[in-house]
Amino acid sequence: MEHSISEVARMSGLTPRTLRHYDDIGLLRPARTAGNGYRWYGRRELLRLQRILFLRELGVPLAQITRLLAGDGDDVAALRRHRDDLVAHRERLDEIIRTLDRTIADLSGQAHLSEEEFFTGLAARRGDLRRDLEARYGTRVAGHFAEADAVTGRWTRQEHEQAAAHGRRLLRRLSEARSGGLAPDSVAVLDLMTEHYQGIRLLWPADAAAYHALADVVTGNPGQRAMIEEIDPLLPPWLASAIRAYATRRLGYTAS
Amino acid sequence: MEHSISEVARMSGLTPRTLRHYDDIGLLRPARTAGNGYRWYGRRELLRLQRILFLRELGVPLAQITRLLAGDGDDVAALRRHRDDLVAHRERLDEIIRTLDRTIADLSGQAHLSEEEFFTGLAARRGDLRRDLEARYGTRVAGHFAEADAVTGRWTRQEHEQAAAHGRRLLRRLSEARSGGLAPDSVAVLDLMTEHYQGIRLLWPADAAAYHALADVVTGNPGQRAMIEEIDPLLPPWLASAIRAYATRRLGYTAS
DNA sequence: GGTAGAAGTTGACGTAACGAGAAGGTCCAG
DNA sequence: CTGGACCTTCTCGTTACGTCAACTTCTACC
Repeated sequence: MEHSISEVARMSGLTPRTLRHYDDIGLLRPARTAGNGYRWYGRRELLRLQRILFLRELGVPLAQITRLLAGDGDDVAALRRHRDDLVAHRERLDEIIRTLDRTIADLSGQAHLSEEEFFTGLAARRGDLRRDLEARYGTRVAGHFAEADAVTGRWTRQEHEQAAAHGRRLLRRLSEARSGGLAPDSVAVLDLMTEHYQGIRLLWPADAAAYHALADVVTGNPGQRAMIEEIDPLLPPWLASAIRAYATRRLGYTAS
Repeated sequence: MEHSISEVARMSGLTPRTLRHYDDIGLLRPARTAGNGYRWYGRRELLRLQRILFLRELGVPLAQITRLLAGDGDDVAALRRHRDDLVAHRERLDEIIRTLDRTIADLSGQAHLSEEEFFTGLAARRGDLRRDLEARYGTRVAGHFAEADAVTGRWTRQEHEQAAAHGRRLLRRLSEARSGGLAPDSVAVLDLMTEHYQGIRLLWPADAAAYHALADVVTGNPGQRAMIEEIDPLLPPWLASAIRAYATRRLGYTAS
């Protein structure tokens, strides 16, 4: 009752290559190896293979299966850890799928049309925003702005639009977090704010203080506020809190 | 406003190695490469990197990101396909997690205690089962049995117990499928029955006809029936249907 | 101008779990 | 004795980098 490698392959649905691999890594050794190198498997090996396949179906790594079948350590604890990993993975997947859904909806709607309006609106609001920032925080900010202008001035229209669309999508995700009841200083929101900060810094080399100051702009500057309210009327004050929380918690900002 | 590789790394949270990798595969080329080989990135590249990171977070493969950012083909359709893949993956994960939960519960309960009872019970029922099968299907089956005995007779007690536990877990999963309203000839159940058939064949080289015959044993043999009813009182007839469905649909059995 | 240290470069190998294919030995039937 | 089926052991490729190793370059300091 010995079986050749391809017999076992047919019975199990694996390929001979896979069985050789399992031999190589010590997961499933043949009952004996003949003088000509041929592998011969007995039923004991088939029984072991059955358990291997069961665990493999569950997504347990082969190395882990080797250990589990060797019977050392706490099987149940190992499976429980594996389960927890999978659950965490599943939750991440959920989050990703939600984000994808929003992104797809955003891209497939009339997004492309309104993109231009948004862009022109942004350009018009820009001078206004600059004067406001200078009045609030002095000319140090003006230098920042000049620097940012020097960069964005060389952007193509497409690059502008992409940046704008990216920003709007982020605001939508933040809006969803807000309406979902998340606090502006919760871990999930601060993680999202990382993207916000990175996005800002792309255009403007903001340090902790400058970013913190942006919170006032979001609620105080009419143009900015209107743009954000267009996405979510309740977002500006919540976003301001989130900006302050991020500056304090993640950038080490302290009021001076 | 040029940034060195490690500056970009710090700003983005990636490592220099990763950025070099992105250069290698053409995902993110530096704005220029100096005569000494140093990579220098401008803001245009940071903007691109931001979009890369967004898509990467969504689990989009790097090659796909390259294509998406190149703007060839239908972005939305690509993202939708990706989403569908993820949803399918999530469903598989759910299934796996459910199976893991059952397995863990099974292993961590008093499973180990009852294992022995089950084993001894199994051994006692074995002779009876054999006589029944011979009466029903003649001595061809007896040969099969002798062969199986020759194998299992050499098993260790531990191997017996493992096989028994494995079988019981499978019956539990089948029971859950049944109580969940799945039909014995549904695809999901037939997939589960693959495991059943493989398990049977491990002990007994059953062809399509022999496996089909097993359906009668499951309901007709008192010992077998009692064992299965212990797990789920309604399981025997449903299991018999599933066995017949599997023999017919997947093994090509035809009544002769 | 020499030197230490930080930061840059290009390989090369390792990861998980095999698939694909090359080059060659073995077995069995006609 | 020969063709075809089956077996073997390599080796490379896959994904997205981490981790050395060996070497060059830049920068600061004495």
